[in-house]
Amino acid sequence: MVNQQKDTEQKIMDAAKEVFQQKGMTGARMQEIADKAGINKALLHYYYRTKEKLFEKVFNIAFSIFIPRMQEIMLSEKPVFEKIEFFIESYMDLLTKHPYIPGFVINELNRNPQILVNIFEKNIHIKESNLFEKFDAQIQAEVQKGIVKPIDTRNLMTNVIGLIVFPIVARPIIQGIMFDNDKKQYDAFLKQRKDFVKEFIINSIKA
Amino acid sequence: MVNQQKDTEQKIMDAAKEVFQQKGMTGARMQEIADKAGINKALLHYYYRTKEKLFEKVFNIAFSIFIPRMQEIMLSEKPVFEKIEFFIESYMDLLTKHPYIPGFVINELNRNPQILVNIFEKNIHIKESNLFEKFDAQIQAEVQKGIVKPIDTRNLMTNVIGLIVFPIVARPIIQGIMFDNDKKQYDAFLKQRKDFVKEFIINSIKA
DNA sequence: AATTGGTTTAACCATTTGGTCAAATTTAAG
DNA sequence: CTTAAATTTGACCAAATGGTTAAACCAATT
Repeated sequence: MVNQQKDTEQKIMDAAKEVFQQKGMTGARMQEIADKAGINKALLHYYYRTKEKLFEKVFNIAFSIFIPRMQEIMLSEKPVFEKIEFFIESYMDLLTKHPYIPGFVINELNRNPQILVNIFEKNIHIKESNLFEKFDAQIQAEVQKGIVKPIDTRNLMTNVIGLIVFPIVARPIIQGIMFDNDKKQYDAFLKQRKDFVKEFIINSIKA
Repeated sequence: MVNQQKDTEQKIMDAAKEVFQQKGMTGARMQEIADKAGINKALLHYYYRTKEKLFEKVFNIAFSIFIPRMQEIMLSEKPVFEKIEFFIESYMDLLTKHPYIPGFVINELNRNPQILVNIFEKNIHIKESNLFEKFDAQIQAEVQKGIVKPIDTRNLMTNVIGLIVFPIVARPIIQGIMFDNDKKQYDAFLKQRKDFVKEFIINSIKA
């Protein structure tokens, strides 16, 4: 059955995602992935020859999840404030659905910064479109028009992304220290934070 | 010689720090730590019986580096704005000296959130002094006095810490995407960012 | 029914890895 | 100098781990 193949491959990917994102490349075990996918370990190597290759695929998919939305928002014709608000809203939702990915990406990128280069080589369009420079141009234009305070775009973007991502990757610490390790309370905190961050950012840059 | 012991133990700790912080608990190899310390692998186990125990010690030390300064600043008698500015200044400096620690801590805490509980058990004073509630009280007092905008302390602290830590833990990504992987440029960015973050935060909360 | 091609498995292998042990060496004390 | 205790080492071990292989299985084609 040609469908069985697709199915097995998908089961492997699902299992690999789970294990890799939770334990990292070095902590993951091929046997555990095989078990979780309900197959034999040899079958894993039949589909993805090495652990490295399997990991690379999982990493690429994880990383890719965050790219298209960014492009869509950044390249749209909205004014800066709207873009930022939409960006925050959109990515905080996305992270709620994929909370393990940022930590996973950050961690593995620290282990091996070279991966980024590989990704760029395989997805040239990401760098090609040069999102950053276009957004920077728009901001400086609105600064000229007196809508936005003079600001360095790199600092601003670091702030926006940081405020979104940090509470997710540092969840165990923040939840443990500031929320008595109460999961529900922290979920509520994250939900409530969406509007807070929007206001926080907009307030700080509006002229 | 009683001093040789101290020396060996220190050499082990230095080596262990380096390897664990760069490769994580699962990625680290006892052999590599021994090599880096210039000793036999068996000697490693003589001083720290298991990998787990050695790791725990390294983790505790790493985590502890960030606690005393926080207590000192938070419990001082300064007004909120000064505390925040001093906090940012102080921790950005500290992170420049120990850039690997935050990623290390975040990563290992995701792998095993239980570690935090153990640390609290061994360093009860951290929780006991209840920094958070005292700082919260001070802020609400200054809100009453009309110095600070009404604000949720947890959100504020998450922002402050996030803006400080994020550019460090996500360095490979940000540097790669926004700075053409130019190390010197990114170091300059971090240096310049200190005042930027201070202004950014203060601006957003002053009444 | 026989053949063919992809899929799946059980058994196996080589290497790595955390950990142990008995012997050797060094250090401090009597 | 002798002795006893602490320190250090080389050799070794059992388990875990990524990976391989040959055979079995299964669906579709002739």
